[in-house]
Amino acid sequence: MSLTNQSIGRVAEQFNVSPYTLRYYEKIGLLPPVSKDSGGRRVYSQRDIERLHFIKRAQRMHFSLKEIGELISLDKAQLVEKPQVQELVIEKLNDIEESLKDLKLLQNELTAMLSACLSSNEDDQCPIIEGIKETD
Amino acid sequence: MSLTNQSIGRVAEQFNVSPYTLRYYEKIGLLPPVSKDSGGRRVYSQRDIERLHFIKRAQRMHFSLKEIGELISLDKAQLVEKPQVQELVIEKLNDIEESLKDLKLLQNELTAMLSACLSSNEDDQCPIIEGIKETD
DNA sequence: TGTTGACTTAGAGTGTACTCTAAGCGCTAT
DNA sequence: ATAGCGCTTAGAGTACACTCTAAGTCAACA
Repeated sequence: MSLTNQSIGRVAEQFNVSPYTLRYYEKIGLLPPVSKDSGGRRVYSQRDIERLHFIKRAQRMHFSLKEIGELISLDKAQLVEKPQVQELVIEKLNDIEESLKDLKLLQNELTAMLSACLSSNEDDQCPIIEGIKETD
Repeated sequence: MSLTNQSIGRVAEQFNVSPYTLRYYEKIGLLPPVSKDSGGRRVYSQRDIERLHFIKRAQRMHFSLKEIGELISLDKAQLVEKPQVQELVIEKLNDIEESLKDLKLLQNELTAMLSACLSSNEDDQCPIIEGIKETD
């Protein structure tokens, strides 16, 4: 169970980022200004922690920090903005589709080159380099 | 058939990059110093063009400019360095494998969220944002 | 002949996402 | 008490891959 009111160091550890990164997210407005204790130190609320979860999950989904910011403000605007969220996701799905096609092709090519290289005579030229030279 | 001895502008056009980029590749040593005509302008030889093809193909294979530089020097060293080339390619294949797994998962998640959003009532909260909030 | 337009250079600027530095403060452990 | 650690700030630095600026040269075309 996650404790609330944690220091920047603890939160950083929990999310596997550096305190620098947390301050940076705040600086660019991805996190709202985090409240401070009497000594001026950041104290992360449960809400802040949830926001961070959101950021990190969206980041794993290949959204840029800028896009994540957009998602957050669309979330705040709620109901009205569903079409915009959908658009963002559709774009992302198209990117993903393209990347998948791309990577699969590439995987085949590189695998072929690698096995050619592994089974080549010791004193032949490297079929991988030659492969990159010739691949269209 | 590709003409030899082309100006920077023509070459840039042919490779869909800017002249800036070509000078940049030269500056960082990815292209050897390109020869100049009497007026001091770059004239790209067939060798330069081939090198550029190599760079662009390797780039499409997700090699960074730094890695491409390594591949080129391994190519120059030829026979001896095959294992290093293989290592680079194996690393790249691992990266690709991971990206593929990642992207497929992501594709499923986003697709599910999107159809939930499309079939949701107009006045419900956006299931996509909610989905990102809750997805582990 | 004059004016485009493509080229030259060195060096600065861009965007993304951090990452670090310097100077300083305040709690805790020895 | 004093050393050390984690925190604070503003602002600078990093890596990648370009991208542009300013000031100037040169060849071709009207």
